[in-house]
Amino acid sequence: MPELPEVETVVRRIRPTLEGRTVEGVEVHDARWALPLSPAELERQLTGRHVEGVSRRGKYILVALDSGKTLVMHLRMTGTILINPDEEIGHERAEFGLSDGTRLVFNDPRRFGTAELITTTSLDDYFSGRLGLEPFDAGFTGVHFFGLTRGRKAPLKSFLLDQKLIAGIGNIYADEALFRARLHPLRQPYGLTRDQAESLRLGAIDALQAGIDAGGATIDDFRNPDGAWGAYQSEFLVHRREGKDCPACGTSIIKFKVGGRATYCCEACQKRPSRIRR
DNA sequence: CGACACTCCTGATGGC
DNA sequence: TGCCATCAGGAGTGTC
Repeated sequence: MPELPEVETVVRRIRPTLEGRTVEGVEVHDARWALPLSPAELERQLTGRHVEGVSRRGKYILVALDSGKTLVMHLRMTGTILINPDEEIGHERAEFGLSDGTRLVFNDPRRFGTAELITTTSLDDYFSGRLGLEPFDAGFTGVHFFGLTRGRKAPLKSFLLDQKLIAGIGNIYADEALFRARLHPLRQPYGLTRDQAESLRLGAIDALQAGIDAGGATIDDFRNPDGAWGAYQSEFLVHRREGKDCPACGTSIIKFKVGGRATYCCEACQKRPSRIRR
């Protein structure tokens, strides 16, 4: 599941491949991928364009073009971007041919991935309603994060997953951040002390950084653009480790659902709240 | 505005 | 062995 570390891994790899090159040919195989544009219209707007920069906001991949527009792509659940894949993978939604002969493929079995063309100067508007600060932003301070928790009663797990509040955390890193902070996923944000909020802020930053350092996590589909797996899944402390020993205390890790999402924690280290206030 | 259910989609998995 | 139900979940939308 691509989250911030996985998307960062993709961006770091495709940046030197794309920046400074020209898109010579584009084929959109899946009309859904290009919506609201038709495949032909998206192909027309990309073909011949020079790539000025590749970056990331939250889990979105941004490819800035010399036309004044930016291709904004999202991998959602199962999307991958592959550079010169050795073989056909079977779920190619779009492919790009670059001026140096490189072939870039957007592969996505479940077809949740998207691409949009946004006017570069209006990107801030585009994201302002969708994304909060991300944990690596300079403004993501203890004061800022504690402020986010005030008045919020949805479970901490759901709070961390809300991209409008914090950009980049998904199901894996939410579980990992909560364990690092020793906070139960069902705790409510408004009930955290300043110290607890700070532990959670640092836990999120540390978990995301560890994910980036490991080249992301591969659970089902994620590959880096060279087709290699990430390594972070082997470093998970609690996520997807139901029945296994807590790395801190040895208690068996449990699994349950929070807001419809599979959630893993150690209830010895992460004390379940005794009461939930509405 | 916050909280939450629902929707999109398809491959993997488990039970019988 | 085959079939069917269930699960996986990021983000947008709709409802109360």
